[in-house]
Amino acid sequence: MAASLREPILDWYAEHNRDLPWRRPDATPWGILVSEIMLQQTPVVRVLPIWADWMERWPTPESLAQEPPGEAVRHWGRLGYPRRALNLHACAKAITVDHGGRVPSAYDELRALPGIGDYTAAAVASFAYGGSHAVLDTNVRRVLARAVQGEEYPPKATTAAERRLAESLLPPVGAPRWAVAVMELGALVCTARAPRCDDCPVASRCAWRLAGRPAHAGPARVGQTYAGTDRQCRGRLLAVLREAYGPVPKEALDAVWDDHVQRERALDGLLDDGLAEILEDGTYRLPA
DNA sequence: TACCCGTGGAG
DNA sequence: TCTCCAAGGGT
Repeated sequence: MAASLREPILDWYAEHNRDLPWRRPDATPWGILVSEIMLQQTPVVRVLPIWADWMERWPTPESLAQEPPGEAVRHWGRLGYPRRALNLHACAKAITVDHGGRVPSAYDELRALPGIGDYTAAAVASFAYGGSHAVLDTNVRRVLARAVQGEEYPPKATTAAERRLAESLLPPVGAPRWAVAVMELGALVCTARAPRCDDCPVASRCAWRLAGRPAHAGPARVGQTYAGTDRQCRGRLLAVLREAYGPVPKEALDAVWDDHVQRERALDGLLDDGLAEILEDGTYRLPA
């Protein structure tokens, strides 16, 4: 019965899919890999300009691998989670050295690259190479939770049951298109906040809607505060390094965050993560 | 497992 | 204004 979701969702996708550059026929596996890392926890509209800049600047893994990692961080801009820029740089090096400059097509080889987890490995294997994998991102999990399980939201962490369900829904052919279609439905119609069931191709058979769209049971999902956190402090400090072409004195970092203890902790964290370097003269810069 | 890791737009 | 959360991963 869950299989009857396929046709209406595929038909809906054929008509409503967005024309995104990494979905075009001329997109390379490298471009697709870059897009998937950038899209982790990050909206499409914010990725678009950064992805275009990266592809022009570094069209191949080799071209990025030749750069110092700090350049990847600099051109990451304000996308957020800048460790992803370091991960992409490390991916570029590993692909260049260990895979002959070609993005691997096997799930296990992708999964072994830095910053590539279950979702991203499945996405790249599917979208770049036509592989058949359960692609479980937040959109897919939400759509399946609602349409099949009758729940407003999926569990906090991906469960074995969710994986089994997704695998059972894999079509014999065309798994990549099925994956991107469900993701798109979740992104455009079956959204987290205000789902547009009137526009949904499977509204008539959605278990959650048929049950009257019951509110999420169980504990409220923990919200993430941001103002005043170490994360905000790290962001401020790194922005100084990104925007200064060259080493900056400690005073320039001290100026952007008042709390001395927190500032030192955040700076140590950036150094530990390889997002910043301290030179012998006590100045700081992006990693060379 | 639960927590950490950025940023900014929508409601 | 403030809360939520967006194609997750690492530890």
